[in-house]
Amino acid sequence: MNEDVKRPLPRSPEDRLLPRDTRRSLPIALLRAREAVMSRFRPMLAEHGVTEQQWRTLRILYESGPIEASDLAERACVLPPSLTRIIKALDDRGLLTRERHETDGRRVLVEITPQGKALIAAVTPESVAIYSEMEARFGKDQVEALLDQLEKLTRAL
Amino acid sequence: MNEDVKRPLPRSPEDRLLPRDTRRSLPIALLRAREAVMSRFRPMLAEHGVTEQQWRTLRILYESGPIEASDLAERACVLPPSLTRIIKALDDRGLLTRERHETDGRRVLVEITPQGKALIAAVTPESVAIYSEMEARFGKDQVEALLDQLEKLTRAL
DNA sequence: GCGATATAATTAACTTGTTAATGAGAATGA
DNA sequence: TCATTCTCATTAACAAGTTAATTATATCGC
Repeated sequence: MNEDVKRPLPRSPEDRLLPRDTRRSLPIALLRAREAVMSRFRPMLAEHGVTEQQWRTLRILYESGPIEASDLAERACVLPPSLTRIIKALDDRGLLTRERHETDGRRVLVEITPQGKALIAAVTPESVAIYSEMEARFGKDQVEALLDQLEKLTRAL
Repeated sequence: MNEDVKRPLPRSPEDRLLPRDTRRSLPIALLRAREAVMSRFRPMLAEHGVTEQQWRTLRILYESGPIEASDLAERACVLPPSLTRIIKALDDRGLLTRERHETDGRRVLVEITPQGKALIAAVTPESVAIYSEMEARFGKDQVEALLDQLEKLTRAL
């Protein structure tokens, strides 16, 4: 009867019947933060004719050297079907090469071309500028701390 | 000549010509973390026949009451074209209602239906369980701290 | 009131995300 | 050897992300 008096917090974590407040939801918070960050980069990338995912793919390719498609997908955070399409699009533009593995016919080896490197060289200064401006706003140490926390979370799950 | 000795870090932030290491990139780290989190929720949502975005939309609708489409898009982190499609899909399933604003014919008012609330009631226990398990793995206080940092970053940009 | 401008939602066109199914090649075991 | 099984990439089908254009309605200025 006076149950309410004894439990002034009707939505404690253990007996909640309602969903978590969307303002304190990890998936939504991560989405918002990502959108806040990417909205700075997207217009610039668009001017260079690459999507966000294509840019990720090229960067991984650039820093890894020749790499198998499955590894590339993993590192670029792109699903295999998407990567197939992205590779095709970038190959058509001459930004990468795609060839079969010598001994294992199932695998595909991908490598960035000089044109691909040139695109990276063209985009990088603007990208670095945007990143620096973000670090200035949010605090460089804050960014580093956040990166550490995100990495920890990713590994914990 | 001995410039190298005085600057042992060839890629300091100020004079970098190469892109940031993708392992320390905020956009990619946010993406990875989000994927790590969502991979836990997606299969469960799929069993209930809703996508991640539809679930976000319904939750906002549930906690906001009748709301204009533009506000809904903002709060659910969904772009207007996507929201149009989502509203149509959920309307077809009777999970929400969609009607024109009384005085402003441009606006659209959306409201959750009892069936929509029933779906929320059905999904919520599983959702809460998954969230709790994540908090247990990562640490509840760590989650809270991360949420705070993400919110700060979002507002700072 | 009327034309110009602004805003909300939608549509269009394309890329990507997502899951399931398919195809092709490799590895395994009888 | 050959059938089974497994793995990697691709295709298929549909939902959603993204930008630009379009439509419909409001608002503003004259």
